Amino acid sequence: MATLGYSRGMTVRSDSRDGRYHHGDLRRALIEAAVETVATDGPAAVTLRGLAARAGVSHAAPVHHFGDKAGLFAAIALEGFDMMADDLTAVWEATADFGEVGVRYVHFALAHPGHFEVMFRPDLAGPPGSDLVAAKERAFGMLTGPLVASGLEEHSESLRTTSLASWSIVHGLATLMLSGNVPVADRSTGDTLARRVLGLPGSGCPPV
Amino acid sequence: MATLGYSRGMTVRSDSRDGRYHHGDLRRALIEAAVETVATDGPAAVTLRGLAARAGVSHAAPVHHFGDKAGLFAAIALEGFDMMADDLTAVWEATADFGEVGVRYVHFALAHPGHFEVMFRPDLAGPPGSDLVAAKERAFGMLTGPLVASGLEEHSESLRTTSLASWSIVHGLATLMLSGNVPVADRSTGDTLARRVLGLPGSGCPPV
DNA sequence: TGTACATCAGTGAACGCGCGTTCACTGATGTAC
DNA sequence: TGTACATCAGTGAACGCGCGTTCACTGATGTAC
Repeated sequence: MATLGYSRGMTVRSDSRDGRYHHGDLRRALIEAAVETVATDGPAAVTLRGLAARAGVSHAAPVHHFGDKAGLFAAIALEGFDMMADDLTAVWEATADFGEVGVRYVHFALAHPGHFEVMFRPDLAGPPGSDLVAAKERAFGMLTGPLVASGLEEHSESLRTTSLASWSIVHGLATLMLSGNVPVADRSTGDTLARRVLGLPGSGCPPV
Repeated sequence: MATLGYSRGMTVRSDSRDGRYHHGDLRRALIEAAVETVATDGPAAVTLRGLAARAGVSHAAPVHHFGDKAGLFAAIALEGFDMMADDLTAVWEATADFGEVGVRYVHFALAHPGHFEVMFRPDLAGPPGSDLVAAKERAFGMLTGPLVASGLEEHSESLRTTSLASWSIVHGLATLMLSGNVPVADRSTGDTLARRVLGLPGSGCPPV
């Protein structure tokens, strides 16, 4: 369901605009600049003027694409949840292993730190639109659906609890890594650590 | 070890200054205003001028106590880690139950959301001082020490993994609650949910 | 194939605002004698 | 008990800065005929 076409390869040309009046894909360039800024310096460091400068465009140009700053963050959150939903779904369909879905959750956070931060800072964007709500449900559904498939009764207390526990542990681990509280050298280190923390494979206890 | 005397009751007088030249306890008033602002509107909403106005004091006064904005956040982080260390230690000493330490971690986050956010946003304060490092170690030690006491070998791989898993699940749960992604009506609801998620009492699996 | 025109994307000057920080200052407090 | 003086806490005016947003505009693109 990659209807958004958010892949990075989509950017048509480089940052240098060669004096051309039209940018080519300014919207994409602005989102990517914003996501990088969030990842390195946090959301507070994002300014429309700064992004415009990075894209080599006048400082009023971003308004044309996002209306305002909140609109930009809303676009990033939507893109992020869509990417995450795609990722988790693909892993589940390929492995049918709930633990691997958790590992991918952590992996996604490390691979897309800018998106991840914006996704879980609803204060940055305005009130969520129906498309964002749908993308969120699709992503979070991957933290419940597999548990139902593995035998937990739908709408049951134990399903809610198990699902929340799973979400907590992967979200907590991702957050602690991203905030620098748990050092992680590279992404494969992150995967390994996640696998270990989730008890994969074969610890005394089933994966969460 | 309440050497800091951070309890709220310490504030000497109300916010109204009655035209007096000296505030009485401006430092405390500023920290409390900041912590409340972080809790309701996030750290980006904290301005020295705003805090000064809330304390009924000229806008240049805060500089006198904290040097700059980063100094204010550093003070809040230190106070937060000290409070948390005290809390977790007290629970462990009273119950000798590691699960209860986890429940208290979540409880602390909900009870002191402003402190909690600043504590885990090292970018807000400057480079950490030795006092902050010590307070952090004291707090995080409570997520490891009890595991050693319960038989896990010190410096072992399984201690590291178990400790990180415990930290992840409570930190993740706290974060999801604070960000509004997991709704929690009041604090006792939070405690109950934490207890359930941690498998207390008696689930099939031991508390993480 | 050419022309007219509507639409779209980006420009650049201007605005008002709130911010952190500085500075010389003054009022209040406490201590030494 | 009183006086001199050092220290501390807060003042208020001023600064320069970067920000989001607005506005009338212009260049580029694409479509209808």
